[in-house]
Amino acid sequence: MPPRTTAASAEKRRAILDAAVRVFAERGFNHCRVSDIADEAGVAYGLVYHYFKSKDGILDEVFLERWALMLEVIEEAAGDDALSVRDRLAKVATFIVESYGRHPDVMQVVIVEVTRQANTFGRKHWATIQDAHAGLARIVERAQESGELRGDIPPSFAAIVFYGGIEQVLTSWIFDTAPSTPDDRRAAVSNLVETICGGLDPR
Amino acid sequence: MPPRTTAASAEKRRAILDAAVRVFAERGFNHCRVSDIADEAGVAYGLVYHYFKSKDGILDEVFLERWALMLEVIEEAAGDDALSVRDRLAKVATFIVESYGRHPDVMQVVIVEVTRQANTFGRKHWATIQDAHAGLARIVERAQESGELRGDIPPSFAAIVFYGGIEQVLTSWIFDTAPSTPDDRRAAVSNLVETICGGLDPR
DNA sequence: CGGTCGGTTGATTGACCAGTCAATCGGGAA
DNA sequence: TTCCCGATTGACTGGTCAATCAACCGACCG
Repeated sequence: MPPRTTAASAEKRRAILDAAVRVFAERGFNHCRVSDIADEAGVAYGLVYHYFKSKDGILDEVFLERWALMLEVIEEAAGDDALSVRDRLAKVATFIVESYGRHPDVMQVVIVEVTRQANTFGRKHWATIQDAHAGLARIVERAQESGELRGDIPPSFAAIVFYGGIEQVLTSWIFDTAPSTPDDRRAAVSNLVETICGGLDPR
Repeated sequence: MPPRTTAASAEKRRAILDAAVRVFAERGFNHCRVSDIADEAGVAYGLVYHYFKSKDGILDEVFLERWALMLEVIEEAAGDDALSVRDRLAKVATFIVESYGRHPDVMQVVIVEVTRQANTFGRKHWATIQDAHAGLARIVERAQESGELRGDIPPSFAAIVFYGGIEQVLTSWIFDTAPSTPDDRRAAVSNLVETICGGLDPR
């Protein structure tokens, strides 16, 4: 939430935010200096603090900005009555996986530095993270009510497994330096949905 | 790897290691001081460095000790010819989940401070972490070969989703302060195996 | 042309902490 | 009893960095 600003200063703010994402992705939040961000953005050290409250605040903003988009997609998938459960889940998975394809640095930062940081940022944003689980759980629950899915697995459990599955897949892409290809990403979505819905038992 | 020691000194070493687990679990690896560990163990600061190379080294040892047990269980589950896939997967899941039941601090540290720390310890131990994925993948692969599971989902993918699912369940137990009950744990195992093998589609 | 006020600069401050080290202790061997 | 050596102590060093702040710049207004 910048104070009222000119277009030029808004751009500079954005430049710092983008630079921060690159630096966080490359060095990790804990192992980079604020001066690295300033250097990467090509501005003076102090300017970072003109636009942001603190180093933590920058990461918070990166996370919240991205996570809000995902929550929107989940709501959208849950609300669209024309979709099957598989389509709904595929829509969410596709958004996450394609976010990684288009903005690997942002997604790496969101997952590695926030979502998986149980003691620091993960705890701070736990309620927000849970909003996503809750949204997924609602998708499952409704499908159970309509008979589209079996009713004997708790929806919140299914949601956690589904989300945990995606996160682990992204994590493995992030760790192994080879980037995912578009085909990898499409395959991951359909395999995930097929595993969770269809199960691994023989057809 | 302590140098040759008397029984008494081995005990003291153990006491420091146990104290470290408690401190890491409570404050987080990055937000505790080595002096916290020394205080918790009731020994002088310097003694920690008599028994361990560094603060990092302590965490490494906590992780490796526990992870080795898990790898053993995975090997055991993979090797026991009398077991069905579901039993094999349940055996692994039960071990993990019951480890949490018996040693919540240790498991919290292993997961929160190592396994999920993609930029620091997670990367350092990535190969070891992958050993677990590989073991699970082998279980799936063999079951596919015997026709016990469908063959069109890559085993390594299934393994990652399975492991990611457990980890996310444990994470949610860790974040929400309410401890898991024995019933929660049993239910988690059977729900996980049932979700992954049977799928969420109606029976 | 003087004044104002964001925007911009980077040196400095203050706090934090891992790891070192020289000194001391104490139990068993000679 | 003396000596030796591992065990034990905790003060201290060196380095790191987030955040502050006082000063400077320059565009626009009156």
